[in-house]
Amino acid sequence: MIEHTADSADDESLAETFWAVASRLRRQARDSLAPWDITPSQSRALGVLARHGEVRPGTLAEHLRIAPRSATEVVDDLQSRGLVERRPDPADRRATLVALTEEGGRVSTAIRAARRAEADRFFGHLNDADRAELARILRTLRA
Amino acid sequence: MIEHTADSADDESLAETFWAVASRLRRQARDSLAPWDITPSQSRALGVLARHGEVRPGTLAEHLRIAPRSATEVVDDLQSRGLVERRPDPADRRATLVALTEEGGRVSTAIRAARRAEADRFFGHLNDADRAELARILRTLRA
DNA sequence: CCTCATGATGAGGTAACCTCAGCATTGCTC
DNA sequence: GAGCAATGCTGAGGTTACCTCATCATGAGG
Repeated sequence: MIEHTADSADDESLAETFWAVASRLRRQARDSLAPWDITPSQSRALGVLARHGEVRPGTLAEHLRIAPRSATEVVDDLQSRGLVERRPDPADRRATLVALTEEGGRVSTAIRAARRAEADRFFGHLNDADRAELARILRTLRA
Repeated sequence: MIEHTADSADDESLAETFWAVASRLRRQARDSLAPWDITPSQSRALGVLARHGEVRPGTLAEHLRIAPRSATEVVDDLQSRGLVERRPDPADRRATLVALTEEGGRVSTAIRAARRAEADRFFGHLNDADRAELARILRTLRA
């Protein structure tokens, strides 16, 4: 038998506000990816490859938090676009290594820059102090 | 040829932190819905019905920001669970009105309470000042 | 070597969306 | 008040991004 306090109501609308912002940010991210006709998931995969170099599909799956089988599909898509290539893992003949092609590297870099510009535009409406506050508070919530 | 400033890098990680928080919040929301075996979309539909009373599928679609045809499906699912019912719109014989059943009302209320508790738990880690700051900054970003 | 574990992938499934076509009804225009 | 475009819903079927399970090759330990 808990009475709902005003605080609770505030929290609820806080969550709503949060999701409204998230939705705006997601839309902007999608738009900024549009020029390359790349899905968010593919873009994240490119990011992992850019940061880690060649990895096995299974490892990629872990980073993307999807099932290994699903990573195969993401790699298929990227490969058919010529952005990644598969090569045999010299250390284990069961395994495959996925690596960015030259084109994939270029696209990945371009997307990274677009992302940054997008974030600049989005969070740029805040002054430095607010941006720092937001970062601090969000880091608290992430834990 | 633009040099990336430290500010830009901060913005990028700000977006990342934001998404990390979003993902935690989403997971928590999903878990808090689990006892009712209700999808997020269905839960939002119940919310609309609780707030607006009986509405047409098309109106429901607008509130949920999905295609009218997709609202039909959400209503189908909720109806098969006995949470909503369809009745003819007395004002227009083409139209249908969707309304919560008694059971649907109970579930909707329970979900609302669970949501609130979830938000309490989630944002409760912040002190009052930080919560107010976060709300203020997010409202800025929502515009 | 024999067995069990591991890596990738084929086959097939699901959830939540979508578009397009079709049907009944409405309401505007003349 | 007849014609006809617009509106409201839904059947049929497609898409996307995931999933599980089965299969096959290879690896590693007893």
